[in-house]
Amino acid sequence: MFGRGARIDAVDELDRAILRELQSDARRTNRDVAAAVGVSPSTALERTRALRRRGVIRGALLDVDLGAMGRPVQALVSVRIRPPSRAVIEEFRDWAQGLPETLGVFVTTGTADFVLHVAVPDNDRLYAFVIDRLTQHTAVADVRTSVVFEHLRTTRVDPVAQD
Amino acid sequence: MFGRGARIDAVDELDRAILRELQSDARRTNRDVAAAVGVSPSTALERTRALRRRGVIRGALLDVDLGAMGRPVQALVSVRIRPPSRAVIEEFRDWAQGLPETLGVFVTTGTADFVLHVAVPDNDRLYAFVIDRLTQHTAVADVRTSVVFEHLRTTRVDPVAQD
DNA sequence: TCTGAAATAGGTTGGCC
DNA sequence: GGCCAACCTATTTCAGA
Repeated sequence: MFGRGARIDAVDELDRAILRELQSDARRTNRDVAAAVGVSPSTALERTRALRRRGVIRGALLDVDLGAMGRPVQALVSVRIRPPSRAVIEEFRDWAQGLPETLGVFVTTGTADFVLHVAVPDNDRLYAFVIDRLTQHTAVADVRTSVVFEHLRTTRVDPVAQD
Repeated sequence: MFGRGARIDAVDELDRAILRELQSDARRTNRDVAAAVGVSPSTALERTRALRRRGVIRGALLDVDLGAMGRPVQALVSVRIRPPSRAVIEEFRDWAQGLPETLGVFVTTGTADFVLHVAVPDNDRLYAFVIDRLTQHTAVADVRTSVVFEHLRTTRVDPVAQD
């Protein structure tokens, strides 16, 4: 192992095919996946479990309709932190991640240290989130808010050959 | 129906509990969910199906490790489009959504018309994506790239009471 | 590795409270 | 609307190629 040009546990064609099927619907039954990729159920099961063991598959996330959940308004909130030291960054990251409005936290380079993806019931709540909640945190130096009209997610991440 | 203060198909306490369980792992078996929320399997099944029918649950997404998929470098790419007319916006949105590097597309207000969330094998590929691929599109007027050091996603979206 | 059949566990339905 | 119990289908295991 560790031979030149080959990573440990490379994802082969069968693995790729299984990942394609499961990405289209993470609840596909093992039988379905096996039939779709053309192997026996036990083979598909063993491959899927190996992908899980190796950490390629981390789990299955529920895709919910944010409108139906009472949070139709989404925004990307860019936040500048001061000072941007590790301790402050990590503390803010965990705090932001725990807010009920937060869908995701990006820790970034560039003009913003963080980009928060949030979903709220209406514009009033968005404004309140930014001017009440965020500015309440002492490390927040600057905030810029962009309303998200539409958010499309890709359900197909192709593995790149790791030679 | 359509009575004052109540939306059609309001999400009740049992629905909320089921959504909480499934958001922790979208592959939880119906039996597990039923036991966790304290109802019989047939009740849990009927509720879950109703949530699906009503569009509250849209599906289950596979959570993959982008590093293991050979795409350890993530970025948020802000794009300004000209002219920002409906036709151009929608054409660019669909084009960007179809690129293999793209994880998600945000259509936004503010200084950028789009924010693209992308994952690539390395910094060279990120640079190539921005200066070769994106600028190839005639509607792209301006691009700003932020590298994403870390991306945390929330796995718990609480429904907000829709009174 | 992959297969196929046998054992186990889960999803599903209908009658009932 | 929710529960129970029987039915049926899928997952999982294991011996063998």
